[in-house]
Amino acid sequence: MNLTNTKKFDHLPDEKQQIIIDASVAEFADNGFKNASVNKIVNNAGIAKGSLFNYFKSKSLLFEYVYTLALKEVKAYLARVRDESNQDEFFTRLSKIIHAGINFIDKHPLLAKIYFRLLNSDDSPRGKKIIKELHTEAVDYLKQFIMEGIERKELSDKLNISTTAFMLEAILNRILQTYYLDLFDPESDIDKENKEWINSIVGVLKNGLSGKP
Amino acid sequence: MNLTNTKKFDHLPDEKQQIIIDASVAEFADNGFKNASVNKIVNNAGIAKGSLFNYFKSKSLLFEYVYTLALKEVKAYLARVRDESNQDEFFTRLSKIIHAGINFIDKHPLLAKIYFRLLNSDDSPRGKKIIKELHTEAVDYLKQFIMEGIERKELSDKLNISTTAFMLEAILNRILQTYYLDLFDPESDIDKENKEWINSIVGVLKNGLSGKP
DNA sequence: TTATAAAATGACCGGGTGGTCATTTAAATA
DNA sequence: TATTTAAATGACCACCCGGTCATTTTATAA
Repeated sequence: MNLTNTKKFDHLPDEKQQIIIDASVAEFADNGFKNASVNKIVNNAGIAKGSLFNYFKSKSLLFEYVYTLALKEVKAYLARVRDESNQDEFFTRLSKIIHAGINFIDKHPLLAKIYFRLLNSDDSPRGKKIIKELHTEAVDYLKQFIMEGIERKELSDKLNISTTAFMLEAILNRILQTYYLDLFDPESDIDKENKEWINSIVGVLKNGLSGKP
Repeated sequence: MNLTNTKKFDHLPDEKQQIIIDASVAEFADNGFKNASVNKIVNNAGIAKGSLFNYFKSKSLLFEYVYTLALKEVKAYLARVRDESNQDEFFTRLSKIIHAGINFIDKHPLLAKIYFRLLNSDDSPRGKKIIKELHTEAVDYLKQFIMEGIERKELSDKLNISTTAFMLEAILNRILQTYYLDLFDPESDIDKENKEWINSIVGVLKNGLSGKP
């Protein structure tokens, strides 16, 4: 018994699937889960409400579907970036990962919107669980990254890996959130190539606040 | 012409005011702005709906009132902590500020809920504006703090103050959010005195990732 | 072409929403 | 106490919600 059975939806023509997904993403991005309107989704997708509830048994399951799809995309993208920058030095690599995140937001602003909404809103099914999942995934991703840095002696071997991953995650997340907020703020025109800003952050991370070296 | 005129409400007996505020805080904390129910607020406060709309012209203005009140409380508390620890060395002081934040969440869990909801949910009046305001306030608070550290030669004078404040804000915020999530997670029993954890973070901040000193 | 099965449809349902206002109750004034 | 003023009330409004299902349209099989 699979509650998230989407056999019906999977057999739809790809084009129609995409229209429905796009309408759902847009609506969830704009309004979160509870305030998203199924009526608006079906209107924008140009299908009948009955059809949508034939494909997905409930609004919750539709959200799960869209959310899972989006998460898969993000993870694949970030894993690729990490692997492709395999040869670079740690802090160069870190910088590349940050820029990759910014790049993803540029390409998928609506997915970013859903993500940041999810992060603290708690209005979606399994809300808190999802938040913890995301946090854990990101930290695990960074832990591996940090361990590689230590092995190559580019990072101090006295670092507490968990602590460091936690900090990196916090900062990365904040950078992306700031970029995201500016992106949707009509008053602000952002510097798409603000390498200076990011380099500055990476620099402080490298040498610490006391600046002994 | 003051749209947020609350003369009527202000002239209520303090006790009644508090009952209404408490009911509003609880409802907004549990459901965010849009999904909060005015009906539930008046039921829990034991007053008629007409009365509430007599005190506050709309749900939005009620929210503004509650939000402003809460923000004032947080700011006063944090300013007090910063000033009281005036004599301490920078990283001791930083640690104290973090613990003060945790302490505030313990004492005012519902206000914390509203705050973290606000932070990324965008479902409240002036949502995006409020988020930016909060971020700016926090960064300004930390900038002053960092500048004092530099003046006393406890921090490197080569630090970019904006960058450093940005990073500190990100980490502080993440620490508090993690604590907050654990607090409302029945499965997790948190270590209320996890000084080790916080000291570890402060240590990494102090010396940086490359660990040269 | 006709019979059968599958997919699409949208009117309809019970329920909740923020907000209003005529009416009742209480307080203040004379 | 009688009269005026202000505060409290809750039934009511128009609207929107997620979800259902009898009916119609389309695709498939005979």
